[in-house]
Order: sequence, then structure tokens, then C-alpha cells
Amino acid sequence: MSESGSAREAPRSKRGRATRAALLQAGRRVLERDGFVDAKIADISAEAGVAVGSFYTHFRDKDDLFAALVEETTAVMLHPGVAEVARDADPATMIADANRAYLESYRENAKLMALLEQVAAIDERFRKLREERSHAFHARNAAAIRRLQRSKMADRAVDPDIAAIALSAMVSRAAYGAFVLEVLDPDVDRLADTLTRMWVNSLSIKSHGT
Amino acid sequence: MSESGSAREAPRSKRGRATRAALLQAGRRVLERDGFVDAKIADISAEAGVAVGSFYTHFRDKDDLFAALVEETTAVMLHPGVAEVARDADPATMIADANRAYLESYRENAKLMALLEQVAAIDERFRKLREERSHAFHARNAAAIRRLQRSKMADRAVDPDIAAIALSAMVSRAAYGAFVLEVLDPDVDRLADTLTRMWVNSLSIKSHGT
Amino acid sequence: MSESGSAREAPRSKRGRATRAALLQAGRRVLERDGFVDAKIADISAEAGVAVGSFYTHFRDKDDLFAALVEETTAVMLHPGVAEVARDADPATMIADANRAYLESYRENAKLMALLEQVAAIDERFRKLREERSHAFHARNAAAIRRLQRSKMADRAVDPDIAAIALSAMVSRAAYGAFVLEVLDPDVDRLADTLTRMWVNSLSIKSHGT
Amino acid sequence: MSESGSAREAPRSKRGRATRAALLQAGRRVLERDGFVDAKIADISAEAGVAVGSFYTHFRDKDDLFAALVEETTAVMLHPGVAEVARDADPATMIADANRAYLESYRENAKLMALLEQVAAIDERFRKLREERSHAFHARNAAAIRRLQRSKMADRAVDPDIAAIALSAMVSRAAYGAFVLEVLDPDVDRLADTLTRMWVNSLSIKSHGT
DNA sequence: AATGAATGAGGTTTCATTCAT
DNA sequence: TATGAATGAAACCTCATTCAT
Repeated sequence: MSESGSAREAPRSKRGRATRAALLQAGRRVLERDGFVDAKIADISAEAGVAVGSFYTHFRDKDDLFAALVEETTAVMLHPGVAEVARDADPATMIADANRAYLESYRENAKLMALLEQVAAIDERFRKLREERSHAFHARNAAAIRRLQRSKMADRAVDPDIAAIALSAMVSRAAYGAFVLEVLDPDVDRLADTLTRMWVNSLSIKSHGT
Repeated sequence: MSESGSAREAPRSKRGRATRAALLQAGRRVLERDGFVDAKIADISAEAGVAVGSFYTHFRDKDDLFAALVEETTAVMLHPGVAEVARDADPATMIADANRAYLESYRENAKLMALLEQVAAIDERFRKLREERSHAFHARNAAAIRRLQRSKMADRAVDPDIAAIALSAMVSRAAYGAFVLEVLDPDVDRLADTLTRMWVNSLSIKSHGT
Repeated sequence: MSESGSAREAPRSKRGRATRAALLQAGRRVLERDGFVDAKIADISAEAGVAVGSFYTHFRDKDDLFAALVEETTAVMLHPGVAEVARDADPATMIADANRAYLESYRENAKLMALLEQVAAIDERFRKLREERSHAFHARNAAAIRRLQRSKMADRAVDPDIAAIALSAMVSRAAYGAFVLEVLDPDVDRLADTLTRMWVNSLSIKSHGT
Repeated sequence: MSESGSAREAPRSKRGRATRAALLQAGRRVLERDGFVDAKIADISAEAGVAVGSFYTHFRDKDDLFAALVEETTAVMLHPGVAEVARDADPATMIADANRAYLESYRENAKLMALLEQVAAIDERFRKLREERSHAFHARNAAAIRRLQRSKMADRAVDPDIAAIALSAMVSRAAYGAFVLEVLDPDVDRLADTLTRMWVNSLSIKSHGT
């Protein structure tokens, strides 16, 4: 993975920007279709309708294109969070909203998400980048869980760090099962309801008023 | 993945068996070290101390070697299960045992498990094979959850299929975090305790006598 | 080398002349730094702060730029000569002066001289050009030597043509050793003294009055 | 240039050795014909009658092949020496022998020598390797000159280090002029006589008995 | 004159697989 | 069975040069 964002400087001309955009779109199509390993630069260029050399005018290599692609869709890398939970009247509602939002954006970008899994599994640099981003969420979630535990609104026998990771995994894996593997009913409401229920249950979260 | 298990018939001579074993061991080392994509047949052969040609005497290709490698360690492919839960006096104990067993075998084979993630992400055939095996577990777990729900020992608002997948994910991802990424304390007891607690909580499982 | 000198006609506008000058300066820097083979048009343009296309407004190709560069510094292409020797009272003084002048201009342009060696080694056209220029000097020097031999002021056992080349080589290689390879003390006086002494000795030149 | 000698391990089989030899021979032909820069791996392989891939079985790259080629002909890299001069009755004879030997081996390998000039001009690593080798000769020659000076058999006004380099240059450049550029009569005897005469004269070497 | 993106031929290198010994 | 050299398809990437703006 390149340090951050795209390696080549942004195109100065209108034509340059158009070509870059075409390559991104083509790259997404081809990568999603062939997988990261099997996607060829030549195929991406052809799909974009430009010469191979033009690929290199805009990107250093496949990694670089992929990084740009992910950056474009950064939002979907966000994990579901309970971060704000303790500050609100109803933790369960917050969790439900976060889960639903995550599931929806996952569904919108299911193929890219699958690609993400793939690249993270293969490429150490990208795996690290992803873990760093996840870490922030996990830390916030773990902190939120600790807060709930201190105010006796959550099961104190649960380790907050483990729980934070486990709950994220629960949601993202269910999304993967529903939208990528398609072994689960892709109904967002049903998914969100069950996952939220399990999330709340697993920590034995009590509502404020309870 | 090869059609069915290892491609070549079992070596007849003692020498043949020794070479095959050396290749398996070398293959594991090299694959774990370099990743599936970057591992070269030549490197594996060199590591095993045999000529490249000999690789093909024993395996059809890298996939084939990998399949054999996984077969060798089939046990670790088992997913945590609540399958037996309903038949026993204490579901929580069964879950705890299953989780602990899974975590322990994961820890013993952490690098191979990471490799498994990788190959499943890349190779469709292997991904399917893995999903099929997982499916059996998920189905059994879902059935167990349904049974508990029918006897009012589990939260009926939870979708059993989603839950089965989500709970597996929770455990395996925590194992990944602990033993591969090393972002979690690798203490099996603490992991098992928290995961079991969350698992039981998430379904609101009540003990028989409760 | 281009057919004859620089390919493009001299720039008419003030702006054009400035760009051309910037390219020449940048070209010299980059060629000296990267060597003729590795220097890229793009690097030269960047160094000059102009677009790649502008390079071609002013030069046909790298050869053309290089030719212009050399033309600029024609003086250093002069070889040491004893051409005037016989017409003067003291041949040794003339040789000493010529050698010193050559060594000094070599020192001033050491990097360009190294570049010259390089291009002459690679590019046949340039090698020929260089040989033609050298030839004039060698011929003049050989003629001078013959004259000295006829007036019994030089060793008649020495072949004038071989000597002319050998003596040039002696001086230019010493300059190369001192200013490019830096394996000799770069003190021009010491170099000139020794070389002149060897030169005079090698031909057994006798002073007029001797 | 590779560290030293060829990068790949020596071929184990007879066939391997034959292919390697064929590649060396073809490499020499093609490099001499096209020059180092323009010679293509594909051409060398074709000339050797093997597939491109086979080139890489035996050599890391063009540099590597070239290094092996030079190693094969190491003798011709030797510079003419006066090293033994002082120990013998007649310094002039020693110098004459050394010069003649050098000129003859240069003539035998003229094209490779031209190639050597070329690569040394282009490739820093090889230039350094060559300078290191030359250095040993220059040092020995300089030492010999110092010895002659101490016993008053040579002109003390001449700097031995400069002289050592200058004299080597004289001989090798004359050889280049005769056998590569062909601007000098390639008669080894005449060359040797003149060069030896100049060499002896330039240092004002006196014979033992004189 | 200047710009800078587009082009694509051309070369390098890798490596799974084959096969004669 | 083992060996290890040979093969050549396949990808990658570079960069001189062109050209529309």
C-alpha cells in the first residue's frame, strides 16, 4: 500500500481527471470481478479504454489504485460503534442505529468490502492500515463498555477489549454472510434487529430507566 | 483446491514417503512465512532439500499441497459449537468447553489458521469448501438455538441462523485477534470466559434448573 | 549526435531563449549526475522547471542536447599540443604551456569531460566526431615531432604518429585520474611539470640552444 | 556488476554447462556487435539457441554475463608493468617484453577490450572494479620507478604516481588506437618499439651498465 | 511557446510445469 | 523416484515521442 492516498499527483487538466476517474471505475469493476490477485493492469486499462501506459500516468501500481478506491469509499470501513451510548438515554437505540447504518453501507458496497477482506488477507501493509483504523473503533467501543460497566448497566464479567472486537466481528461477519456469501437473508432490518439484540444481550445492557 | 484431497496416490516406497513428508513440512513453513500468493514451488522444494521436479512427484500444485496440509490438521477447522447443548444439564458448560477447545487448537495452529483465512479470501474453490464445512456447524448450532428457544431457554427475538454465524464469528475473530494479530491478550482462559459469557448472554440462555 | 550542431533553430523570443538556457543548464546537471544512459528527458525537463513537451521545442533528443552542451564548452575539447613548438625558441616551454592550459580547462569541466568519455564510449556518431577532432591535433603534433626529428632535436627511433597519440593519452588520462577518478593529486603544477618532463624526455627533445 | 564472478551457482549437469558456455559465447558475440547498451537478452538467448528463460537460469542479468565474460579473459585486463625492472640487468628489455605481451593480448581480444572501455564508462560498479585492478599495477610500477630513481637510474623530476598512470595510459590508448579505432598501424613490433622507447626515454632510464 | 497527458512498442523478469537423464 | 535444466507464456513497467489545448 502506498503511504496514503494516491501516489501520483492529482491530474492538472480536465482530460487527466477524466482518465483517472475512468481508471478508478474500471479498476473497481475489474478488481471486483477478477479478484485482486488475478486482475491485470492491462485489463483495467482496456476496460477504461486507455493505453496501458496511461495507467501508470495515474497510479503507481495495482495497490495504489486499490488504495485510492478504498479512500473514495472510506465510510464503509467504519465499524459499528456504541461509542456514544453512555451519553444518551437509550444505549440500545444507539447500537441499533449504528448497526443498521453499517449494514446498509456494507450492502451498498458489498463487492468492495469482499475485495477489502481479500486484500487485507493478502497484503500485510494493507492489513496493518485496516487494523489501525479498526483499532480506534475498538478502543472507543471498549471505553463505552467500561463506562456502562462502571454504572452497573453492563455485565462486569465481560472483558471490554475482547467484547469490543468480538461484537464488531459479529456484525461484520454477518454482513459478509448476508451480502457476500449470500448464506443469510439479506434483509437489513432482520439482521439489524437480531444483531442489536445479541449485542445488547451479550453485555446484559440495562436501559437507563430500568 | 484439488478435486478431492491430495492428487497423487500415496507414495509406495519409504523414500517416497519421506520426501512427501519433507515437502509438507517445508510447505507449511514457507507458506506461513511468505503467504500463499508469494510462496514459490522452488522455495518449498529448496526448503525441503529436494529438486523442483520432486515436488510434482507428490503434489499437483500449490493448492494440492495446501489441501494436504489442511487435511493433516483437520481438527482446527472445527468451529465452536453449541450442538450438544440442549442434551445436557448445563448448556453454559458445554459452550464453555467448546470455546476453550477451539481457542486452544487455534492457538496451536495460529499461523496455519491465518493462512487459511488468506487462501479462503483468494481461492473460490477453497472458500466454498470451507463454507460447506462451516455450514454444517452453523446448521447444527442454529438447530440447537431453535430447540432452546422452543423450550423457552433462549431469547426468541434472536434469529437462529444469524446468531449461529454471528457467534462463530465472534469466537474465531477473537482468536484471530489474540493469536494472529496479537492485539488481544492471548490468555485462553480469559478469552474463553468472556466469549462464553457473551455467547450465553446474547441468547439469554437460562440454565435448566433456572 | 545530430547532423550538425543543435537541431532546432535558435529561439526567437526572449522567453524561448530563457527556456533553452534552463534546459541546457538542467541537462548538464542531470547528465553529469545520472550519466548519459540513465538520464531521462522527463528528469531534465523537471530539473529545468518546464514541461516535457518544451524539451522537444528546443532539442531533437538527448543527443542533440548533449551536442549543444559540448559546443558550449568547445574549448575543453582541445587536446594538448606541441604544434607550435618548432617555431619557437624553447619547445619545452611551449609544451609546458599547452599541458598546463589543458589540465586547467579539464579541471574546470571535469564532470563534463567524464561525460564525454562516456558518450564517446557508447555512441558511435559521437566517437567519430571526437576522433575527427583529435585527429587534427594528432596530425599537427605528429608533424611537429617529425620536424624536430629532422632537425635532430628529437629521438628518431620514435614513430611520430604513435607518439602523438600516446602523448595525448598520457596527458588526458592523467587529467582523468586526477579530476574524475581522483586517484592522483589534483595539483595542476605538479601534474604539468611531470607530464611535460615525460613528454620532453620521451622524445629526447633538445633545446634549441643545446 | 555482481560482487564477483557469476551470480548463479555453477551448473551441475553436462547439459547445463554446455548451455552456459553457449550463452557466454553468444553473449560475447552480441555484446561486441551491438554494444553493451543495445544488446538485448533476447538476442543473446536466440544467438545461443536457447529460450529466454534459460538465460536467467545461468545469469542474473546482462551485467552478470559480462562479468563472467571478463573473468574468462582476466589476463587481458593486465596492464603493462615495469614491476620487475629493477631486479634485472636490463630494465629496457623488461619494459619491452611487458609492452609486447600486453599489445599482443590486446590485439587478440580487441573487441572485448573495446567493450570493456564502454562498460567502464557507463557502469560505476564496473569502473570501480577495474580501477581497483589497475591500482595494483600502478602501485607496483610507481614503486619500481621510485627504486630506479633512488639508484639514480631514472629522472628524479618525474612524479612516480603520475608517471605510472601516464605510461599505462600511453600503452593502452595506443593499443586502442591501433586495434579498435584502427587509426594506427597495427604492427605490434613497431608499436612496441616506439612505446618502449618513449617509456624508457620519458623516465630517462639508464641501463645498468651505463 | 508551453503544457502535460496519452501512447504503446519494447524490454525485462518470473516461475509453474515439463521432461530427458 | 529424483534431478535440475529448459521452456516460454505472461505480466510488469518505462519512457521517448506526439499532440490537442
